[in-house]
Amino acid sequence: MRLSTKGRYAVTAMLDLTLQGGEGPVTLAEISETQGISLSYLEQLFACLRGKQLVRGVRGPGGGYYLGRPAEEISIADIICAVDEWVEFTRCGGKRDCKDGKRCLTHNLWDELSSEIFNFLSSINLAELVERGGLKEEGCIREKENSELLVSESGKTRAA
Amino acid sequence: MRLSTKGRYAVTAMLDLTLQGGEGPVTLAEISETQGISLSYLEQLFACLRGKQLVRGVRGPGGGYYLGRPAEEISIADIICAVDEWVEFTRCGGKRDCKDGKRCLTHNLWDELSSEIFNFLSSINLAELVERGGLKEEGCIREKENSELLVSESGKTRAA
DNA sequence: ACAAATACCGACTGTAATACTTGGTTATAA
DNA sequence: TTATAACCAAGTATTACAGTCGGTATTTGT
Repeated sequence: MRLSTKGRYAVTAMLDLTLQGGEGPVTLAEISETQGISLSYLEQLFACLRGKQLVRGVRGPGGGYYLGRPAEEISIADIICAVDEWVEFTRCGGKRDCKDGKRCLTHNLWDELSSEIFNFLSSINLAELVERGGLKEEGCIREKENSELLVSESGKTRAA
Repeated sequence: MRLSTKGRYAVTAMLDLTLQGGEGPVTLAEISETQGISLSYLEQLFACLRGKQLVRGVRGPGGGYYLGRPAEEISIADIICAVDEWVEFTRCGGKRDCKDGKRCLTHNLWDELSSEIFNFLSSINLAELVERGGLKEEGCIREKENSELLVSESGKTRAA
């Protein structure tokens, strides 16, 4: 198991997607701006997430991303595993019969701990996490800007 | 919270120390050999652990390391925090009153998750982990080589 | 007094991952 | 047919990881 800032970025982005979702797709540009994560980096992360069916992309204007399945069915472990690939680090190859019993001992212990962490993260899903925050109805959800493509004066895109 | 191979090394080493401890100090050279971690790297990790009072070093021949306090009082979180320093990554500085309510939302959610992971790891101590492995009495504990300094033919040190 | 063992310490290094950039190509809605 | 957005591949700067090297400080046994 591995839990780095990369996984954190992914979880944060998925959390944002969960909050903003429901009324049409969410663009990476929005997430990028809100969460302060570079757009291209988000694209890379979402390529991983899409590979694991955790998100579904819609191309073209008005496009963006949806969650790949209901928020209740996406665990934190799912997200982290998708981007922060699992590092199997035992030197004895994970098999029980390595000569040196002492070496395997701590390996087994670590593996047990690792499993516990994994199970824990598997037990938390996006919906729960959002629910627990209890901030869903306080205007924290971004206003959908009028989806008409007349964002000529918003300044975020090149002048049209 | 961060959970990388560095933290894993530290936990593994502390686990080893817990198992071998009780009858005198354990040298880093032993841990290095048993766990396959470079000696100098262990020294760096133990410098961190010592700074947080998790271990106590004894110099000179026959020296080594003891746990800084009973194994029951050392949690996995203690160990990981000592070596894998806590990355505070919120862009709003952790304060609740940042202008943009939306940004803080996911940050708070993440912080909550982070706290949960921390609490979880805090709830597991070294003694429990060793107990759970159930391997304490299976010859997994290293034999203490005769502490006499006559290791002339062991070949591990430069010929004396 | 001396030599060896061990912790302790700081600086350096190769490798890999992270986080980001650049410059595209598709697909789709207006 | 044009702008929007996902999609894609390659490159880059920074950092963390893991380890090396060469030393100093203490303590023990002879």
